[in-house]
Amino acid sequence: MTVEEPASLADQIAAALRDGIRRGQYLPGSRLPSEDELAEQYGVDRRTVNTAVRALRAEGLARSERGRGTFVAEVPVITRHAMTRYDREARERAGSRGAFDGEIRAMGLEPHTDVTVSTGPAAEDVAAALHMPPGAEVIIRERRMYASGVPVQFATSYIPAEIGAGTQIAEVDSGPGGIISRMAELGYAQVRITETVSTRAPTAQERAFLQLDKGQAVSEIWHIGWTADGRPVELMRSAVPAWQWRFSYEWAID
Amino acid sequence: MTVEEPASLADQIAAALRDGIRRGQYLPGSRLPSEDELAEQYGVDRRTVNTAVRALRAEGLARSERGRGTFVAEVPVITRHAMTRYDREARERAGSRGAFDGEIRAMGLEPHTDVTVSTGPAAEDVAAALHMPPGAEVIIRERRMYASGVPVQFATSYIPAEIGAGTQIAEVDSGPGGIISRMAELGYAQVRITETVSTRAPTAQERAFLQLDKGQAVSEIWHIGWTADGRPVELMRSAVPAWQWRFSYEWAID
DNA sequence: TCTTATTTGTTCGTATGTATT
DNA sequence: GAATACATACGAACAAATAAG
Repeated sequence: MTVEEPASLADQIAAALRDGIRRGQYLPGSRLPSEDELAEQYGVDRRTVNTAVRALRAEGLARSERGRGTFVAEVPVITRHAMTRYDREARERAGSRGAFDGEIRAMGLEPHTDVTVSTGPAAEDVAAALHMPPGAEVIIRERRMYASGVPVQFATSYIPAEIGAGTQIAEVDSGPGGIISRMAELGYAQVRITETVSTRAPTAQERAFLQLDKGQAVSEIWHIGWTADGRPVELMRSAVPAWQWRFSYEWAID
Repeated sequence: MTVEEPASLADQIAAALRDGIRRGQYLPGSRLPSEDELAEQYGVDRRTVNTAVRALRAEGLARSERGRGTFVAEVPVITRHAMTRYDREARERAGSRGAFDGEIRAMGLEPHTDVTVSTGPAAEDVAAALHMPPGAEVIIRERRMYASGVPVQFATSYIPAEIGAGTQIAEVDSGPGGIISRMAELGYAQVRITETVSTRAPTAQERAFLQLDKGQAVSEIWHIGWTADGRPVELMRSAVPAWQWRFSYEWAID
């Protein structure tokens, strides 16, 4: 006995557009009819159509460009396999520069990563995660990742400077196996990983890089690597468009 | 040299309100000034304030009730520890009816769960996840979970009827340790878990139960339990308000 | 119970700005 | 420069839910 919700006009139009996308009437990458056209087609004000389109954008189904039109989203959902990322085998596999590259290539897309490295004092939350005093020096590795030119992930890693300073960890190319292998060579082998996934509104920086529409959320991963003696030696904080990613975990019980 | 983004009026007001909430000017559970009052205070149209408030709601920071006003959100972020949920010890711990209860109580809130059990044919995606033919009979356990009266999770578990029919698995009270323990007793011990976390727009049913505002996203968990011989014997599909939950994982490497 | 005031939800008409073609 | 197309804002109005008398 569900009460038939009298959906607003904007909601009805949003549902119709969603349906058109799902049914293939509007193909990925193609342009939707202009808001004026849709307004006339449905017999409503253009503002009402604009509200409907905004809902689609917040869901990651479409993106709008001023002066050009509104387009059906193209980039498919990316699955991140948390556990297999940290096999040494996967990390060092020839031809793949890391787990991200492999995952993107498996989808038939072309991965690309820009890396910048700097050193600076740790913010409060970063210092706390690394069991360091606030303001302690850390190496900061920022990675901007793309799939076939589309920005899909913004990740920042923090490593205590006392561990990585002067090593390849502080260079843009961290070598085969990445910083995890370098840290292991330095006597800071990671044996345990903790990750938390949460969803929030993006920062201005994230919105700009990920080209997020107003109302689109990001998923944030806090990834911490621990040594055998229980010391956190690496924090990776990553933000991705929430609608675009799926996080996969796997483990044994009992 | 970031260009100073000329934020819209609605964005500026949203930012001011966010700041007021963060700074404690507007306390959790308290009412914000009415849209008319805010409109006058900021010298804008009420529709502009309405747009700003809508953004806060989509972020889970506030909720509005027609005729009453807009209130600052109260329920804090709930952390779900995936691995510890499936220790036998945690499952059977006295006084706690399951991992959810423990997590909610740890936050000083009162957990409550409504369970309904039925049997029916498996939908296509459910059947595929359980390696069954579409339409095969499954036991369907729906759980509606609350924290101090607030709905926070909607979970549906599917178990092949050939495994659970006629056992405590098909009853509302599945006994100590829950259905995982019952399945183990029946020779279907789960030894491996896979989970995926994704974010999407809620279904109408989820929106109604979780009291989600328009624009609010849900996080969806697909949880599958596997036996030693590689058979998927349980699918749990769960939806939660995306802003309200944090998912925690932990594992060893190398 | 009925009425009235309050408060949010939605829409239209109108207008202006900005980016693209 | 003109046409197209999306972004935002104000004014006005009515609907719907709530609260107070």
